[in-house]
Amino acid sequence: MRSEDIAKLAGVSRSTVSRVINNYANVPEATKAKVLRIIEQYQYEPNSFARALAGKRTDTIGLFAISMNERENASRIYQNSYFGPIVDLVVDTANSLGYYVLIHTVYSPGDFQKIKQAYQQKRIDGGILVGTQKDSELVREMVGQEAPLVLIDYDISEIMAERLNKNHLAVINSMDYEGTVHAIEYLIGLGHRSIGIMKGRMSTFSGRERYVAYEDTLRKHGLPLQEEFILEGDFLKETAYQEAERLAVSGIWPTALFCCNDDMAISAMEAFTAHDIRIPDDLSVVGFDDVELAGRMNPKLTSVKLPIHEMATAAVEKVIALCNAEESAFSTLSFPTALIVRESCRELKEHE
Amino acid sequence: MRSEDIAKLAGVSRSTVSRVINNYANVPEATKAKVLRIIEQYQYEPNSFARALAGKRTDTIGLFAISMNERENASRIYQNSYFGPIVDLVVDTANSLGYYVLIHTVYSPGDFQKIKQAYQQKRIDGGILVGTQKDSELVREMVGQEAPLVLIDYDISEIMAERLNKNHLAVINSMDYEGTVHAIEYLIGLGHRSIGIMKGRMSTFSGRERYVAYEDTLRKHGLPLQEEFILEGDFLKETAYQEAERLAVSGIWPTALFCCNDDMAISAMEAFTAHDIRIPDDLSVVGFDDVELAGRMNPKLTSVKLPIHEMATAAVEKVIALCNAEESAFSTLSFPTALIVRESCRELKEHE
DNA sequence: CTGAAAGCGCTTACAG
DNA sequence: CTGAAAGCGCTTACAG
Repeated sequence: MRSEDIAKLAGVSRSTVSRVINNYANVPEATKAKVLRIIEQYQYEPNSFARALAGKRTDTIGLFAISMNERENASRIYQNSYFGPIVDLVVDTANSLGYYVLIHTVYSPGDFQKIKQAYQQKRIDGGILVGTQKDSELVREMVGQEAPLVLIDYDISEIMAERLNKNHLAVINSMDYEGTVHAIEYLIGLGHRSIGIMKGRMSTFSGRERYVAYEDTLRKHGLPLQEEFILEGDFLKETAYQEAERLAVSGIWPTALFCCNDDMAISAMEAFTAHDIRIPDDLSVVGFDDVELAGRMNPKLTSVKLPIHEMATAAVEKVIALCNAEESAFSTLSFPTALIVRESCRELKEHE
Repeated sequence: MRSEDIAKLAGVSRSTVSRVINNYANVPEATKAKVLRIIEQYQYEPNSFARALAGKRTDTIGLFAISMNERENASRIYQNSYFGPIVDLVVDTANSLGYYVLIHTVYSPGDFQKIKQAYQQKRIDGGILVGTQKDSELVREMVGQEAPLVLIDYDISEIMAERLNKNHLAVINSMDYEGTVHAIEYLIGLGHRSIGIMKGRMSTFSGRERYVAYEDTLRKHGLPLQEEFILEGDFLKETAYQEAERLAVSGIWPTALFCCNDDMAISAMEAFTAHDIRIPDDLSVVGFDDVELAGRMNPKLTSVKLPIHEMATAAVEKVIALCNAEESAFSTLSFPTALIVRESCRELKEHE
């Protein structure tokens, strides 16, 4: 069934059929109704490729999850508590707005090609980029393509430094700096003076923000930065486990440990527990993200909640707005975090 | 940059360019190399829509997650521990095989349209259907379309009953019956005689299988089916919580409860704990699926592991084989489950 | 208000 | 081995 067939059946031309499908103004109600009836009756659907080829939208957005460091694992984004929800949320939001979503994960530099191809082959109207390793070069290239693009978790200053037209670009962030300050000051308020950190991946905007906020806050409160309590977790479960174990074995540790994401916090707690370091009695732990597991484990993890729902929703709305040229200015949105206090931190007594 | 441009640059015709892109046999190496060099140099990518329109593959598969009962929630598949991993695994597998994946969730009968459209508009080469409510009518309709289709968790006998050509169809299941028998017999082996069940959604193949296996096994071992210990959890967390709470309040409960998925098992445990019923001291619990949380909670949940990784991978491989017409017979694959014993069940003493 | 025609960028018989 | 041409199914100026 092609538009030609519908045209014949309705006694009009293909042009008219196309006009009613695309809801043009200058079609009389009667003609419109007639055509619509036939379309309905035969359950006709215009071929999306032909439409796209003739210059129409594809009604699909791309979602690209970049996870360069986790190549080895068989199931990869799957292993990460951060991507799963983002993917699901983006799909749900886009679908409910009438868009399909085309997904591709990238684990190696070569996979980047797939992103470019999706744009060049015109498979999508616009795209969303999440994940680590969104290096400037890639972004510059994408921005150069003039296709709608939304970046989640990206350093705005890096973009501002580029001399490009970025009217089809938007950036969505969470207020990680503030969230981290909040968490550290909460620990300080509980009486902690010796606070360590399990760092995230520093190639990431959020990884850097969280670390800098940690340093700033300690400094602001006149607390020392202790090299030996700065662990390199890289946002990864396994790495965090090893780092925590190393600390446990060393025999000395801080009274509190701020972890730059929950995956690492949870792994660290497992490592500590395995070495008979009790949480929160012997060590207080705070995480970041507030994944589902945080509220279900034992002890329940105190964590900074990432506004992941808002971020994913906003990302979808932004690309769509950009695709429809409803918006044409570079925009940036940052959503607030919230400290969710649970059971993994304890108050230090005066003399401790 | 179009194939025409490449042709000019290479000093050949569009036909030849097309032939080298599609790797036709009858192009001399020299010509091929020349064309390839230009393509490489200009980073040319053929327009995917034009190709598809001219009869080529789209190189994308559809993934449709059906979740009709969970309409209300803001973030829906997201809430379900089953879909997330499937989505991620399918995307990962398909991507690594060079396919894009187009995702759409369906929450209402109207959303079904989207699935049909994706096929009719030729957006995908083939598709995978997961989730509940895969009613015969839908399947009949899809099978009628002659497009490659893989069904995950579906009753084969229902398909066999249809008088359709199903050479573009495949079904992927897990051996839930055996898995359930295994779990129930494990409980019986621990000395349990009073075993309840938290049922899944009965509109689902796996929901029915697990329930039937439960009944059969009790019967086989001469144990009574106690109406009051048969709970309707519907595979949903909230429903399961309420049902468990109802049981707790009633004052009498079985010595063991088999839950048809982990989401329900975990919620039930929370409800019991809230009512001072200790797991496993006062009540043993077994789940199904073996989601990540199962091994991380306290006490750790004993559960039947769903071969979700194998299922997702097989589903992708099947659709692709079907798309490439490498396979043309109706096929069905069923993967084994495994009982993962942890801490949520205890042995009953002789006199209990 | 509406139809005939050109065009979107490919692929693939058809000739040669 | 390779080019000219038709065709895939739409949309959209262009005329009228």
